Amino acid sequence: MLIQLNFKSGKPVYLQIVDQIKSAAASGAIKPGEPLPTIRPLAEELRVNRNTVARAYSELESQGIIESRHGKGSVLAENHSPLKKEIRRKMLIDEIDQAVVQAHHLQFDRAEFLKLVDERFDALEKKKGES
Amino acid sequence: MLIQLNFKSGKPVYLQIVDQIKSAAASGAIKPGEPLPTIRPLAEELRVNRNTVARAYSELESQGIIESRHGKGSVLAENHSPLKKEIRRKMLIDEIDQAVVQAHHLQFDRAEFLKLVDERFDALEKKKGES
Amino acid sequence: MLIQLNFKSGKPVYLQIVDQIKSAAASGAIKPGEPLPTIRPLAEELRVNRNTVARAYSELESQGIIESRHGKGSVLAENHSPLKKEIRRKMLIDEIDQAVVQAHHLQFDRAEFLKLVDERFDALEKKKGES
Amino acid sequence: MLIQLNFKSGKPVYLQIVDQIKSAAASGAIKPGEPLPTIRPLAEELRVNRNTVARAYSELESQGIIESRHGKGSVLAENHSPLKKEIRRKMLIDEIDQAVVQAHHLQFDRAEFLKLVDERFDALEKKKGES
DNA sequence: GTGGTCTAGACCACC
DNA sequence: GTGGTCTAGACCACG
Repeated sequence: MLIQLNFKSGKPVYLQIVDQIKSAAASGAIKPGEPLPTIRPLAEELRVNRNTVARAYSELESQGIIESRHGKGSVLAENHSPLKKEIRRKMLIDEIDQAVVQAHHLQFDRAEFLKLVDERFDALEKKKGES
Repeated sequence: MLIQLNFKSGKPVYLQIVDQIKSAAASGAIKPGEPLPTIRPLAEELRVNRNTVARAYSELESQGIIESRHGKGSVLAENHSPLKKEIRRKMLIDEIDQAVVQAHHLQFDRAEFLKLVDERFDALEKKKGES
Repeated sequence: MLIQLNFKSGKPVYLQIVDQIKSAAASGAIKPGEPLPTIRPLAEELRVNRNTVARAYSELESQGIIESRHGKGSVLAENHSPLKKEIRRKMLIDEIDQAVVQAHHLQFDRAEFLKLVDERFDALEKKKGES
Repeated sequence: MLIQLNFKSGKPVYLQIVDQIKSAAASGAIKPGEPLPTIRPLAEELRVNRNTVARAYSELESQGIIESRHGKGSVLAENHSPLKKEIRRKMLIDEIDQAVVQAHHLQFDRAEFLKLVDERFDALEKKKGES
């Protein structure tokens, strides 16, 4: 469960956690019944307060995405079914559009952009390999 | 000066305004001395409180990016020069990283991602051609 | 709107506020549409953090007892009707029973208890006269 | 040793246990050297986790009110003497104040309050007579 | 000025 | 060890 926070973005940290776990659940990357990281260690890893993660989990539970069991950690809800690829594609396009528009504003062309994307995929895979 | 707000993102509205004006200035899309929209009409167009726009402008002024001239609106600072490419590159990478992580969670691989990026560049260029 | 907090009781402060406002509303001591103290001054008067009062008000709003209007303070809900005396009597008896049982444990007899009650009514009335 | 918990009050459970045992000790209802209920049965009777009772006993021990004897349960501290009336009076006043304030909010006057107190003493004495 | 939100630290109840 | 709650400080959006 790789979670990447951007503290400069201004987007609330707990929402970044919520959105990333929702995405992972939507794609089937996490299976129903599968345990999520417990609150304290995840908070430590992300360098945020325990309550910030707790709030994210509480939000996910109230949306019916995870189930928290006192003293036993949290798991993906048993009745959770992944979203269709078409829907996930739209979720991803929203994110890509933001980056493409930003590239336009900052005057980077398509070729430069694609090169940067390659770089960042390399960086992400390196990071996964380390953990 | 097109500014697009996303009220669902959780990112503070005034910061969205600040960041978009900064990007436009960084790329040279706005020239030094060129006037920015005045607060009241911009607030109306964006459907936010005037104080929220005022706060964004105040932030931009304190960063030395714009200059407010008593009763005459604000202009891009005369001494403003577009940012070096290296800095703009870092700004863009932040945006790309978010999309790449999202792709990871949604289980889209690099090839699919690059294909989507191409599609969105096509869509953006088509849109520009129309306008 | 006299609110009396007991910081030693262990009962959460925000709940003490909620309960006392609910009681005042239940008895008709506050009328529908009548304004409540605004959050900041009340917090200052009670020597608690603003958020503690805000949480009490938020709880009262979610119970439909008060209505908070952004930038305009909070008022008792228009559709609020006071409770019948019989019900209020039961609410008060709950509180009295706790004190009576405590008196029993601490070996105070009825006469001593009644004398103390008189004293405390005097103290309360003196406090109201001062404010 | 009758202990009555109120799970709705918001007051921490372990504190309710501590306070009630302290009151019973303060009044002389328990004598020095007299055994207290052991943790496990008391936890079962009160329907709370053993740790919660253990925490209450640990708090009482650290206050010097009880003594835990390795494997033999706990007893009221040998050197424990009932509290002076002045101190017990203050403890009782805290409880009375809560009821008096509640009466104020519910708009019961002093005469009505005193009448209710009489009623509740009658009810308590009737209950004691029966048992 | 107003109410609302986000993050954090300390404490509670349970396994 | 686990998740949950209460209080607090700083910040946001609105009038």
